[in-house]
Amino acid sequence: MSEKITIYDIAKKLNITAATVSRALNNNPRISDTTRKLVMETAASMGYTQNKLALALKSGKSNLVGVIVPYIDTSFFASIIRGIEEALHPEGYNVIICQTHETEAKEIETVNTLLNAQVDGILMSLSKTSKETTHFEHILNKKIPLVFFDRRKNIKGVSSVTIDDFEGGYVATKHLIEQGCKTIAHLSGDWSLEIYKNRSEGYKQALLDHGLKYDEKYLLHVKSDTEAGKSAVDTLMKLDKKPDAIFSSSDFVALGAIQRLQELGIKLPDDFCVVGFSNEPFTQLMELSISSVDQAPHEMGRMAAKVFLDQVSGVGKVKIEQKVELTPHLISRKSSVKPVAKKKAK
Amino acid sequence: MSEKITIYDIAKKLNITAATVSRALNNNPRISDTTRKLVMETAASMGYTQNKLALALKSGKSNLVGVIVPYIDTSFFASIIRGIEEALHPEGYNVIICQTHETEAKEIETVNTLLNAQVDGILMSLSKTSKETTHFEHILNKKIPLVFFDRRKNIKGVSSVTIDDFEGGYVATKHLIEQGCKTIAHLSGDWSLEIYKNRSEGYKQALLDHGLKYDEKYLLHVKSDTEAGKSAVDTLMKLDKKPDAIFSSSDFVALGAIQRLQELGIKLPDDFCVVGFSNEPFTQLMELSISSVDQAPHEMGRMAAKVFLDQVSGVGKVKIEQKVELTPHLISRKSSVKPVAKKKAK
DNA sequence: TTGTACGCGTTATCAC
DNA sequence: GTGATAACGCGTACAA
Repeated sequence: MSEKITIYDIAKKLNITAATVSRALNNNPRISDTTRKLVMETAASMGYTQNKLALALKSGKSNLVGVIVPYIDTSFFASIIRGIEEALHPEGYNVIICQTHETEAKEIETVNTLLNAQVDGILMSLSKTSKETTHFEHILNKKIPLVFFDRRKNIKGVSSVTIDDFEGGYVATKHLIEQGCKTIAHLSGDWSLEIYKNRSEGYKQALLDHGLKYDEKYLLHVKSDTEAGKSAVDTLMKLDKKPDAIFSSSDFVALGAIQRLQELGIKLPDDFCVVGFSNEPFTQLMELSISSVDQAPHEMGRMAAKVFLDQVSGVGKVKIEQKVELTPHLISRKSSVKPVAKKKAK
Repeated sequence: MSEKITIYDIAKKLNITAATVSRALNNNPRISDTTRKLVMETAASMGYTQNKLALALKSGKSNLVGVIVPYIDTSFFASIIRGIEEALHPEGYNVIICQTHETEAKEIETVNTLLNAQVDGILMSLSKTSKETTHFEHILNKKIPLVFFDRRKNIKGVSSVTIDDFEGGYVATKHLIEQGCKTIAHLSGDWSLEIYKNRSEGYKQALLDHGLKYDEKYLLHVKSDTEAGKSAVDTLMKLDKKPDAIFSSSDFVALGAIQRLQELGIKLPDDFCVVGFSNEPFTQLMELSISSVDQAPHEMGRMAAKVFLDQVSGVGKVKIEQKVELTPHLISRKSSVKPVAKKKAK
């Protein structure tokens, strides 16, 4: 076995021309069955594999799609990428993975790298600090499809797949109200990210729709880890009127909050309810399983891929700007379902 | 802004030849500073980006590396991929992700796809059902580096990065013995995967080294989910002499076991100890945090990347067969550390 | 049905 | 210091 077999090698062996080999391999109708068969067989026996690079260079289509995420090893983004890969692989696309580490500098660098690699499309989720837009215009100038998922920026001509974060915040809060909670605190993230802001607005609207007051004292902006959840509880418990529930925009924060609440001897869900966001794998594994809003990341990934495929296969190459918004679903678990309310719900 | 700018476009604009532009862009010494500067500037202003595909075709080096895993969205593999990406990105490589869904058919198909894509190397973890080896030979015939991580097959000339699973099983079991456990059961997986077999052998050796009996009654082969852990406990508790500890080769199984044990009213860690394997994110988040053997997946990914880089940059292109074995570390947590033993340890 | 010639975007090897 | 040209591997319009 040799190293690199090209159609020329197999042409030479058969005393025919490379063009004929190419035709045989591509099931071109204008070729005799005997030749086709002969070519196929010798190609197989010589271990020929098509060089997609050459094909890509010629056709201008690399069948490569770039996916950019902050980190690949968070369950949310990993699931999205899985969805993307599974939707794109059957269509003959390969997926290139890039991480921004939540920095704009890496985001820009990465976009350029992918552009160099001649990807046929870029699917990405914004990094937290992203402010610039020139690198996006760069993409659009090259006429290659750009699809945002989860964290988006409103750019004309750019499609996006997100969940309805407002709705997510709304149903989570509504659920807590239905459990009989009267003073619902909210732990949010940095509002420079639309997703957090939208969840907060859903929270606010749910309160108002159900005759509860919206008081900014009960809204805290925190980091997305368990420690932040713990200190948030400490802060909240110093208020004159203590809350009896928390809607957190992060499961990790929710977990930290629950741990501190339990340390303080507060009984969940009887005296206090907590709902998180993202449906992280651990939420259902806990002894006191944590209610959470599921974002269907796998579905989001598949949808982002589909939006991309629609763009490239679009009739007349009409660039349709699709804004897909998936509906989040509340998963009720022990941390927020009171025994009483359980009966009431039936 | 136009669509695709090539060096010809910028050559035409400057009334020079493409070769000169290429030289200017690549800091070739045989060019005047004025020309270089002029080219650089107009290239930037025209929004030129190098077409890596053309470069790849010419040089035979795509700067693409294929990574094959069963699933991308398990924390273990996601962390490995993160490690790989982080080590390879600075070296100018892009990472293509593929999933086998634990099937050999997809594994073979995927290998061929990557070969078509002209990747410069393949880093992979075997799928559970993998028996064939012809697709690996296919890779080797093309002289492209192949590196196994975690799940390997012993093939001449192929490097691998694994953890010392024997050691992992050994330290976990030894730890349980040191906690005073006398009858240690072991929940393993399918031994057709080396990793499980090796962990079991470490378990056995630790028992023998410390004067305990190895009895196959206490060794169960189970699937890797919580349900399997629960029913395993049911099985073990029917034995004449009930065990007082479990070493599980999976954290999920360990969790299920713990849940069933608690349902049975057994006190952990006082009356029963459990140690899992993999250090899944949830193990440290549980109320009764679970002891586990950490596999350092991030490090494993970086190492796999490094082994690959060593191969391609190897002097004289000597294909060195590296077998790297990382040392696993036991993370002791509540599920296995008895108050008494704690003092004793000091 | 098959062969010829060309181009995709680059870089390298010659000449000049 | 710069220009012309070949080559990487492939598909295809055109000619035969």
